[in-house]
Amino acid sequence: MPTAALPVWSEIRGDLLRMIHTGAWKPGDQIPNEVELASTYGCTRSTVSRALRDLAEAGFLVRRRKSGTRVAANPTRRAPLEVPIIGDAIKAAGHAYRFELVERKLKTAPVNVTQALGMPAGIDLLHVQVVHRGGNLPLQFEDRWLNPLAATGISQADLATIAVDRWLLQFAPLGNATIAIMAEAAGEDIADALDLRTGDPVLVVERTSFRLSKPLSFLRLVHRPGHRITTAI
Amino acid sequence: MPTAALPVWSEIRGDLLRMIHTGAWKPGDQIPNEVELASTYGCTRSTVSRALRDLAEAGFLVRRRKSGTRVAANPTRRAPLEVPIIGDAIKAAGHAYRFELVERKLKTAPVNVTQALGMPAGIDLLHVQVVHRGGNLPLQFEDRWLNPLAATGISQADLATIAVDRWLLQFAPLGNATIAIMAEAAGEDIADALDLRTGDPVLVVERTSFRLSKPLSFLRLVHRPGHRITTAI
DNA sequence: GGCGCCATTATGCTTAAGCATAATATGGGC
DNA sequence: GCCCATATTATGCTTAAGCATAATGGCGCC
Repeated sequence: MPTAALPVWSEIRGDLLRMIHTGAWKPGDQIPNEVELASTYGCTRSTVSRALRDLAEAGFLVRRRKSGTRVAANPTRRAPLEVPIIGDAIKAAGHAYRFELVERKLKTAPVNVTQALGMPAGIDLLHVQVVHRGGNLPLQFEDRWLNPLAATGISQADLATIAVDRWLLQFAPLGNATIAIMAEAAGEDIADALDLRTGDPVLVVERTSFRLSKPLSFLRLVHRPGHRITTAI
Repeated sequence: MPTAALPVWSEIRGDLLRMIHTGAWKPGDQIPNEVELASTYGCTRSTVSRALRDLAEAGFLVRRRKSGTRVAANPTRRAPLEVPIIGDAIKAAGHAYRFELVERKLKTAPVNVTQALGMPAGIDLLHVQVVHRGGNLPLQFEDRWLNPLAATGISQADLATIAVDRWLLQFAPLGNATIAIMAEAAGEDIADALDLRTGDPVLVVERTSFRLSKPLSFLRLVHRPGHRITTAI
């Protein structure tokens, strides 16, 4: 059986990618322009363009008007880093999911939080802490500061019933966000919440998110040792 | 001054995205089809289609032939995770870059490595260890197992002069790879190499890469405490 | 020689039109 | 009522053609 008939642009993309991988075209090299490629592949410029655009978006090519298309000098590959709903992820891994609301209180936010969100120091934000469990083992500690003005309706939400992240997804789909991943030693509070020893290495994901250009939430997700964030490129 | 004139498809994309962010269109909702949207925006179907395709690729929309386009039920956002050349990253951060080749030797690879690469146990691979320094501080410990058959020419390369990652980029641009990020406690060897205390939390990135469908390299990058991997969505 | 303007060039965007394909809806036969 | 063939429908792909725009390179003016 022949392989399934892929669209032409996709075939071309594969072909061009092969030129890069085999080293026929090296990083920095200029490649033929759209018109030439169109004639070699016997299709229109649009179709070639689609393939080139795709490869450029994937980081393999760099395109500039007038000067043409070249193989990326330092192909900074971009791996898709998923931002899942924690409950779904735990269930997908085959564990029973349960979460405990530890805190839910309007409090003066610490400076690092207001700074990250670009808000005035000393402002009151909704502080939410949740422990997410998979099969009774505490897997993730969620520590979140929410701007009630951007997440309208959060005051009425019953966060002991619906997980905050799911609520946010439903009622305030997130816009922009910056993400940082780091390793830290568990402090006493984290060790307590995740049932660890102080000093154990934990993987921390910090996310500062905005919605409709307004600061929405500052979030720290602390994962128990052994947790891996995985992706593929 | 009016805002810079964006292309029509991009304006439409922004407009549709606003519908999602403001909650006018909720997760799961069906949105108007291409022809309707084209008539409301006063442009052709192709242009609308471009905007919709973009939003679908970004994970906001789900499109299916015949049944139409709907807002993604669980918008698993994808953040671009960059895979930089370490030397460039250190220089970009404003530090003097220096690296030391610690080991470079053909050795029997451990089981976890051969397994990850899908190679027979007990095979010999090129083991390379490098310490990357920024302003004299050891920032990253690189521990790599290379398949000489996929990285032809590596035996001749002077890895004390050119960093392995840069060499690979030049002579064997990487194809597919899987990536895992985790937190670990520094063992004695790591503590030694990075000038830390045993047990200090380190951020580890593991990358298994293939080239032209052949196993290429298994890599562990160990970062000193305080290192953050950042991205934005 | 140096500077600024203009022509050139490759990519980028848009329209128009048609065929292809996947998936659903429908209707006829049993 | 159920099942299968067929019609319908929305997305997906491709062509063809033209204008728009960003950069570059060269020409001419000073």
